[in-house]
Amino acid sequence: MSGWEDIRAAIRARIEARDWVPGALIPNEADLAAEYGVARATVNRALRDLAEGGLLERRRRAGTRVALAQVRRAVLAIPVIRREVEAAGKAHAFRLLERVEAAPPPVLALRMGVAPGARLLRLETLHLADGRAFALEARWLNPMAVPGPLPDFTQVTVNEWLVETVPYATGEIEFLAEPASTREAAVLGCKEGAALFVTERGTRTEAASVTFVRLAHAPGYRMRSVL
Amino acid sequence: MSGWEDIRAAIRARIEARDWVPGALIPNEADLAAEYGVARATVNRALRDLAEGGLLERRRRAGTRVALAQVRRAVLAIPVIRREVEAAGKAHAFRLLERVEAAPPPVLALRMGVAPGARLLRLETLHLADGRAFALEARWLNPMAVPGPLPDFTQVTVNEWLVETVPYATGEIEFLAEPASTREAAVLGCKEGAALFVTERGTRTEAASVTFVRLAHAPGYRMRSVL
DNA sequence: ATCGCAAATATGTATATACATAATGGGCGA
DNA sequence: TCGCCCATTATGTATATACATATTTGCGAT
Repeated sequence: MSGWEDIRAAIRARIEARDWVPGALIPNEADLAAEYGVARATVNRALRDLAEGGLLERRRRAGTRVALAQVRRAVLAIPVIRREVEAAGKAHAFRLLERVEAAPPPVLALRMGVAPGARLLRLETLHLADGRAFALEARWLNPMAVPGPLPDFTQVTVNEWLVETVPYATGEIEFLAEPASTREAAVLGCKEGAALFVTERGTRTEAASVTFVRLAHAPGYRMRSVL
Repeated sequence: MSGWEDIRAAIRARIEARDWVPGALIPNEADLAAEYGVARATVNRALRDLAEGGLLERRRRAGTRVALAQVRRAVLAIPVIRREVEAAGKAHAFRLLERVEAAPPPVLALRMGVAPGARLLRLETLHLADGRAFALEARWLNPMAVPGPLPDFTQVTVNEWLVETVPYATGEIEFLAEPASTREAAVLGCKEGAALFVTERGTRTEAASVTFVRLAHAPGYRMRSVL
C-alpha cells in the first residue's frame, strides 16, 4: 500500500473522475504527500510518471496542472525483424537479394549527411515469415561508420549484425503508406500499387551516419501500441 | 556536473564505445556510485532511465546488463488533429459529414465490447489543413459511456469534446496502410486504391468502451519519431 | 546426484533532509 | 504608471539510510 504506483493510481483516478478538470491546478507535492501520508519524494515520483505520460504538465514554481494540450504519448516497441516474426509464432528467414557499392541519390546523401559522391553499400534483403514474404528491406550502409571488416551478410541479417557492432546509435524513424513499386510488388507477391506500410529509419553515431533503411511491409501489416 | 543526466550520458558513452558489449553485465549500482562519486540513488535514476529506453535490462539480484534483445522503444506523440495541423503551420478546419445512430458491424461490436445490437452514434468528420483534405475520421461513439448530453459536433470536433469530457481514457492504437475506398477517394481527393496511412484507435474507461476511430490520412502523410 | 531451503546480493522503493532552479508576483524606485 | 529586482514558492535533484523483494547460489540433507 501507498507505494508510488498507488499514489499514481489515486491521482489518475481523481483526474478521470473529473475531480480536477483539464487545465486545473492540482495541490502541490507537499500537500499531496501530507494527504496521502507519504514522503514528498514518493508523490514526486508518481507525478513525474504521470507527466511523462502526458496527463500532467509541471513547471517549477507554477505548479502541476492537468494537461490541456492532450498530447497522448504512446510507446512503440521496435524489435528487430527476426523477433517480430518469431513473436507472431512464425519462422523467420531471409534472402540477400543485392549487395553493391554505389553512390546514394543526392536526396539521401543529404539526409544521411555524407558527401554527394560517397561510396556506400546498398543492400536489399527480403524477410520471410513461414516462407512467405514479410518485408522488403532496402538499406544504405556507410562502411566508414562501422569498425572493422564487413561480413557478407548471407548468414546474418544486416540489422542483427549492426545491433551487435554499432549497438546504440540514435536516429529517427518515420512511418508512411506508399503504393508498391513494380519491384516491391514482384518481390512481396502483391499487385503493383498495393498499399504498403513503410518504415524509414536513419541511424547515426556521434561521428557519422551509419545506415538508412526503408522497410516495405507486405500488405496486411499492422503496428500496434497501447495508450 | 554529475547530475543523474551526466551519469546517464557517461554510461551511455561507455556502451556506445563497446566498453560493455551487448549482453555483458555492467557494475552494480553501488560500485558505479563509488566510481562516479555520487549517491546510489543517482546512479539508480540514470540506469532506470536507460532501461526504460531499452538500452539496459535490469533484474533484481541478477544485475544490469546491456540489452541483447534490441527492442528499441520510440515514444510517439499523438496530438489532437487540430494541433497536428497547426503545428505544420496550417489552418485547421473540419466538416461534420455524417451523424447517425446505428448498430455497429458485429466485428466492431466485439472489439468495443458492446452488445451486438447496441445503438451507437456514427460520426464522420473531414479534417482540412489550409482548406485541403487532411484526414477522414470515421468514428463510433458509445453514448452510454459519456456523462451528460451530446453536443451536435458542428462547432467542436468530437475528438476535442471527448478529451474535455472523458479526459483520460486508456486504449490501444494501430497503424496500417490501406487502399482508399471509393468514398475515401472522393472525400480526400485522391484516386481510389491510393495508399492511405490509417490509424485505428479504441479508447475505453474502466466502465465501458467509449469510442472507436478510424482515421484515414490523405496521401503523403508521415508519422515520425526519434529513437 | 538431486532436491529444497537458506544465505547472499543487486535492484526497487520509501524517507527525511538539504539545496538548486525556475517562474511568479509583489514591492520599490524612478 | 511603468519597469526592474528580489522574495517567495513549487518543482527538480542529490544524499544517506533503511528496508523490501526477487533471484541466484551454495550448502546440506536425502
